Amino acid sequence: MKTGNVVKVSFKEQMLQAREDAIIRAVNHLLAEKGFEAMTVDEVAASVGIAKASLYKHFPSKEDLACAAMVRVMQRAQDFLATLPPDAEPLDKLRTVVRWTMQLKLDGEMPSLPSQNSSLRATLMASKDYMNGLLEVSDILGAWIETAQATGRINAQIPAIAVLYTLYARACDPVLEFLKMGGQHDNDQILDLVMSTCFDGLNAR
Amino acid sequence: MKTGNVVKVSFKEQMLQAREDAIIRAVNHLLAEKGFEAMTVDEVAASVGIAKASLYKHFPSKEDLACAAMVRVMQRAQDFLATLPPDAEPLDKLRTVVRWTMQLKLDGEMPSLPSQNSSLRATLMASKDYMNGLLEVSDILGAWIETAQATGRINAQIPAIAVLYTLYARACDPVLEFLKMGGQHDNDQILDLVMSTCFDGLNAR
DNA sequence: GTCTATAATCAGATAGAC
DNA sequence: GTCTATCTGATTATAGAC
Repeated sequence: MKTGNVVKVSFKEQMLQAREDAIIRAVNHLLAEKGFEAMTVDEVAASVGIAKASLYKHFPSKEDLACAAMVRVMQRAQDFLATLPPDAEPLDKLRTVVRWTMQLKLDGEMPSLPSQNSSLRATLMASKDYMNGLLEVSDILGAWIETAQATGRINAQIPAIAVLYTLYARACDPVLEFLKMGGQHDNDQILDLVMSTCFDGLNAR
Repeated sequence: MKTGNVVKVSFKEQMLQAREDAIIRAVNHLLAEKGFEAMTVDEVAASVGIAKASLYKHFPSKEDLACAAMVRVMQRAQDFLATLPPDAEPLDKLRTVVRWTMQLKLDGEMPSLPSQNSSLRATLMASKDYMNGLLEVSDILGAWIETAQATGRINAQIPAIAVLYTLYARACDPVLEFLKMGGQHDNDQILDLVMSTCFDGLNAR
């Protein structure tokens, strides 16, 4: 009976986890597509294929839905950082990460949070999981930035925090969608262009 | 009697114009502060100090309110472009314009439109005034960009349209508010930093 | 044109049966 | 946990008096 019970509970929990994963993936896509304010809980429920009331059994509010999606993004970022060879050049790792985030954005997988919204910000700041993820990612990137500046690869005149913000901002750069809408370039060309303007600047060299 | 009539009508129209200007300024600030979705018509009315129903006598919808604010921004941009010395270096003029737009953003005077919202986008695209303003500004900037590329000041490898988008994107760059929130730098330092990352890039030279 | 009052709608959240 | 049905509040928009 013990084993039976354990297996049953584990299976149930697996189902629960799978359902919540499906919810978070749907939220992720909707956030990427329309942003937090324009996304409705009805849409999320319809997209997952369950009733709205069921959603609220998993997540207590719309803010918590968005927060869960952001926590997942942070987890994905940490996973990606862990795949990078530890002995690679910090600048190369930074470039790889930025390109990866922009690829996510182009693929409609990067949730975009209107940076002004207050209720969502409050939920995010209160989320231990989100803040931990953000801080860990920032620590890793920050260390790479400082090394890259010390070795003369990144302009040391720019405060490291400004470099970090500039890299984060690529994840929500409207230039990506503008160029994509233009239809004149494929995704790789767009990535090359924005990578170039980000690291080399607009000026001729 | 004719003169009296003319003066009276003109005065009325002046009052009307002044009222609408006040409305548009309030909308401008609220759009800059919270964005289109989070801004409510009640807030606009309260901010102007008139009843909500009166607002709707001037503008038929919330979208038209936002559109009027955007038209005003475009007009201000055109006015600013006209103040630049015609014989100055195109690159210098571009830099001056970008700095001006970022200054507006730092001052809470740059309305931020969630680029995804559909109902607002439809209204903007249907607005002759807005589209005209946008096209004229883009034409002027585009000509400067091409000249700057031809004279070797701006990287000619980058399509002019990508340069234009990159410059436009500075007007809603979240790096500005992040650095401002950090409190470590004053406005001029922030402008210098973002100008540098925009034109010189992150790489050391 | 401006106001008060109200309609109409939509979206976040909940009740309660199963 | 999932559902249907409903509540509640906020928000866009309008009616109608002055």
